[in-house]
Amino acid sequence: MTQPTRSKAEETRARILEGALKLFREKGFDATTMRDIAQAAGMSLGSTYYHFDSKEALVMAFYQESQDTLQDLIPEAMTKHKDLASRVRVVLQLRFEQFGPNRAVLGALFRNAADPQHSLSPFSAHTKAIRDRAIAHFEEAVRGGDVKVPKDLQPHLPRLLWMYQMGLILFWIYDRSKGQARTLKLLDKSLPVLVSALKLSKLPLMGPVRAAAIDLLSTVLEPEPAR
Amino acid sequence: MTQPTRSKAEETRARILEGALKLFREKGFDATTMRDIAQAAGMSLGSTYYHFDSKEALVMAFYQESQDTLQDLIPEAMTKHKDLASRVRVVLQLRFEQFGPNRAVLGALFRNAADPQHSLSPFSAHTKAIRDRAIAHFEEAVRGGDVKVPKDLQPHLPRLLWMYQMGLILFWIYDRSKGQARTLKLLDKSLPVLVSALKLSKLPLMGPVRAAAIDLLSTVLEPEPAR
DNA sequence: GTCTATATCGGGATAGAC
DNA sequence: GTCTATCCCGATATAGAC
Repeated sequence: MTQPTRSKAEETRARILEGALKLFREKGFDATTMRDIAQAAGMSLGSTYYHFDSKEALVMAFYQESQDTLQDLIPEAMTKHKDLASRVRVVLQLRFEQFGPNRAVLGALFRNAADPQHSLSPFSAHTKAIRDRAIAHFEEAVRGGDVKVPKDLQPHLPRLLWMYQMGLILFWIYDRSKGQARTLKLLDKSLPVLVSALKLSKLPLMGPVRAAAIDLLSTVLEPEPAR
Repeated sequence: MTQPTRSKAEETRARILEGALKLFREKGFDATTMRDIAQAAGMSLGSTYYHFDSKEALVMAFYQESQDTLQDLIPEAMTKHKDLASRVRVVLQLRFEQFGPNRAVLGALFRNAADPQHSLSPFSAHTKAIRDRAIAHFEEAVRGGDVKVPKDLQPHLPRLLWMYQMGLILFWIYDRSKGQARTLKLLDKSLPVLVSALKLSKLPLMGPVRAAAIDLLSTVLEPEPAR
């Protein structure tokens, strides 16, 4: 609307991405070739590469777009929930609804999770912007929640919840049960435990235990050295 | 020695694998081509593929071989340790010593961890035999240890420890700190916590907590449906 | 700036002759 | 078991139409 010159390209870009995701869902990530994608979008291979530098750039675009959509949905959803467990649950639920039909695509994203060099890794420097926004959702969930978080734990909690989400997503990608029912079960059982532990951690006697837990956490969450 | 006919092929196989691992260590997994590997082994590309169906089959062979070696080392190491923490630590330590120089190779193994279709995943049906033997090490560590494990927890504990090991390995693959010092730190901090929790779980009041934990565990460890 | 057509290359994998 | 030749595909590059 604002910039018709850009709009044209963005439309093409969207058409390619849409078709590519459809193919990924139908045939899987590996089995879908860039030539397939070009054909589905009704254009040449070269043009496709003009819009997306690589096959993986398509996955990145999906990841990006997902984050944008979620960004818009979260604030309203948050107004409807007060208690911490529900708030965290909403974030997770929206995420899973969105990723739902695209398990194969997510598989491609996580395929490189173990390789921090790889730009497509959800932990890489390249995906940092997206990751930070995702972590921010949990920050908001905690901030507006009804559970008072101990000061020493506060700075770590959003990242911890994000890691928890990543663990669930990994489990979900694996989960071959019908409709990924096991993941739902895991969520239902683990989230209350997490929140309970959080509430218990405030008890006066829990100081040393919490210190040990935080010590462990900060080893795990310690920022990586700059690349 | 025993079967000269088999020995010849196995020798070639070993030569290819050895050269490949050397190249992986030097150049990384992705940067090493099958043509490089063939050349290093002094043979044609096609012949190399006769011995290894794919590049990833080389990783699988390494994984297999590693497990074989460990199998031989564990029993003796176990005789030297009584307390549970030490016994588990020894298993982990031997594993890391073995994987040590081959971080890049292990990265390739875990790269497909998220894809359950993929035979190379350490969780796949294809790697089950190896996985089961690895789990058995922890079973032995627990059995001969000085901590009495509650009956309801007993069947789950070896798998839990194996998962713990997998988590550590994943962390280690990522770990860019010098000499992977952070992983060592994480091991030092998390293992005592794990063992303490185990000891505490026996206290009479801990019944319900333990039940919840086991409920959660069995969701995670539940065997996948047959493929 | 957007797109097509086409050539080329590197690398994983396979076929078939020997 | 080994080789040569070949295929497929991701990726790059380029020349040119509009």
